[in-house]
Amino acid sequence: MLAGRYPDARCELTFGDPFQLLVATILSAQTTDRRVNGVTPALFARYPDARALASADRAEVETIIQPTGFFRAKTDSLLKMASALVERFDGRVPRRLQDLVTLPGVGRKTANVVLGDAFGVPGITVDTHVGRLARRLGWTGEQDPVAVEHAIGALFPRRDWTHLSHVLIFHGRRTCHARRPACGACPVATLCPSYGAGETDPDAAAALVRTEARA
DNA sequence: ATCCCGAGGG
DNA sequence: CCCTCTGGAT
Repeated sequence: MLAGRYPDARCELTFGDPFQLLVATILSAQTTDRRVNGVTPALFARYPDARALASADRAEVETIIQPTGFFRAKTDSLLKMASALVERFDGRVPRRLQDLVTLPGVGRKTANVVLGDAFGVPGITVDTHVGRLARRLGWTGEQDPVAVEHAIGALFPRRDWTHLSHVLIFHGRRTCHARRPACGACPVATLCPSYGAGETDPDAAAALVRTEARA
């Protein structure tokens, strides 16, 4: 199984229920799971559910989540999100994508992660990494993330989607970087039309040229 | 220096 | 479509 090569390619957020995963996922933007896991125990000890977080002390939340970066924006999102949960969903995390994305601070990416990891709904998430990965692997069709999600999903059995999604994101982040993809460490390099000269991401290609020119 | 397992706002 | 928000990693 593909996963064998990627022991870390799974959700590494620690959470006890859907609400906590939702919070942890919002916190995880532009940070490592390790850092998120460092602040969530203190956060959940003070604010274990939506009702508690909805009336939280803003300054205290900022202090707790400060190490995760973007802490003012994230605190804003968290408090508004919690209020929305209380007011519109009886304090519970909705199970439908169209409901999740109406929550402040929750976009398609976060909603997908919650659906997959908290509720076990199979799905592929195409973020910036996976979009780039798809392009490099030869995808020239519709670039809209949802279209790419469907295209990838059509290639694999539904029961593998959630795990596969983590694998793809992880691979895009750790190996198929935007600027200097580590093709030597890539298990599918021989299948990849972009291997060697074949860079299909214009931005990454330009940067790659720059990087090589310097070396 | 540059980018990130984003989202909201102009 | 562009910008900003933060701190860290590489």
